[in-house]
Amino acid sequence: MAPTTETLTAERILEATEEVLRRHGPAKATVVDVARALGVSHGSVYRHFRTKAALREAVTKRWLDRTALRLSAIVGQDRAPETLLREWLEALFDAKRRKAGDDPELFATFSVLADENSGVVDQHIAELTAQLTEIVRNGVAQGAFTATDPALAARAVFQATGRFHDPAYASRWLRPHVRSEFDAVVDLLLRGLRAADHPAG
Amino acid sequence: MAPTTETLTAERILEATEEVLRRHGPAKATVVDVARALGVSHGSVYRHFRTKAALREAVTKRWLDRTALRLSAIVGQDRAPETLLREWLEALFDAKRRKAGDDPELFATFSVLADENSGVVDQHIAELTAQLTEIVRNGVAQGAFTATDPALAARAVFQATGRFHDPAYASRWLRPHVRSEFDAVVDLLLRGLRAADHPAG
DNA sequence: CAGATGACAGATTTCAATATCTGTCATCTG
DNA sequence: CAGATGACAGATATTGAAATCTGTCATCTG
Repeated sequence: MAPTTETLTAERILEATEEVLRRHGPAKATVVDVARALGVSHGSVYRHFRTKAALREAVTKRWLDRTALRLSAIVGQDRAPETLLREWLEALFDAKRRKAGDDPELFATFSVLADENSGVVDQHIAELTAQLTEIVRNGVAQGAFTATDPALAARAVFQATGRFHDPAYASRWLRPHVRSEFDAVVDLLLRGLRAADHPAG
Repeated sequence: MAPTTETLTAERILEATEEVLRRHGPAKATVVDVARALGVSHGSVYRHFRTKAALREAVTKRWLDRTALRLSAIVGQDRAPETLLREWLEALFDAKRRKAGDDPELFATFSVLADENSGVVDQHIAELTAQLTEIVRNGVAQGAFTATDPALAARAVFQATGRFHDPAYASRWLRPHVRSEFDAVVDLLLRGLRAADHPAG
């Protein structure tokens, strides 16, 4: 499509791949398509990514990292731990839902990887859980939360809210009552995290 | 297969269908197969079930009802509400996991219906949530739980534990740490339900 | 000589012809 | 005449031949 004279870098390949995936979806996007979009032979793409799977993973990683970065901005904010936790979960839900709606094809790629138990997704989840742990830990330090093991509690919160960020549930994110269901779950989890001497909401 | 002289009843058709589904799976089981298994023409099957979908739903309903019935036995037991809730959730997880393992094809049928937003599945979920509500309501009455709206709390508990009973997650039920993840989530939810003046576990 | 190329083998996907299935209904049978 | 049948039309699934794709590598080029 745009046979540039520029050097062929991994970054340029990733951009082109993202575009091809967006247009064709994970099922129909081929390495040949990517090469064509870049005006090179597909052999050149294989010089930068050993397999098609590796390419897919790299694109998804870039995409997921953008979300993780945006969420990390919330973690350090100087606000009540409860507010922080709630807003972080809201931001996560929003981000996933927007991705599913705006980039359905890229989202499908992500879902495929999630099904395949890809390391990229595991790493993404580990990163998100680490951010949650940080919030819980700070909450405990400030006396707002009680948790023997903040990492364990964070993982429990992440799993309990899976319905609102796991791609396996994407088809149910458009139902009318999701929002109130989200609130009910988060309310209950916050009650569970709350310190015994801070019983108010 | 077994051309009986017995009358052709809906019940006999359901039994045969369950067997056919078990053998062939939802993708390959046909109404013709069911009729063949019963030694009748497929037209006769259509006399009892208007469509193939209706037949599938009826089989699944029967299958889900068996689980709901077994769980309902736990609801009325005279034990601590916390124990009851935990055991009910454990029984639900066990039941689903066993179904997924022992009857993969029937379970796949169930998953298909869940994806299709079938009324049968909705009804199943409504039944389970009602049972949960009963447990929460009793817990509140006995002063063990605090909940402004027991039905809302029950729904939140059901959704927060979705990872352990929703078929969309079935592929992750065999991982090594599910059990401890289940415990962590349930612990957190129980803390959230607990009455303020019963802070101990 | 670092990096790009394209021919190639084996795997996978596509596509169109064929077969089977779903759901209806006029007809048959006990 | 209640209930079962099987022929039928349209929809869906299967199949196998042809096209395309993945990944490798000997060769080419700046």
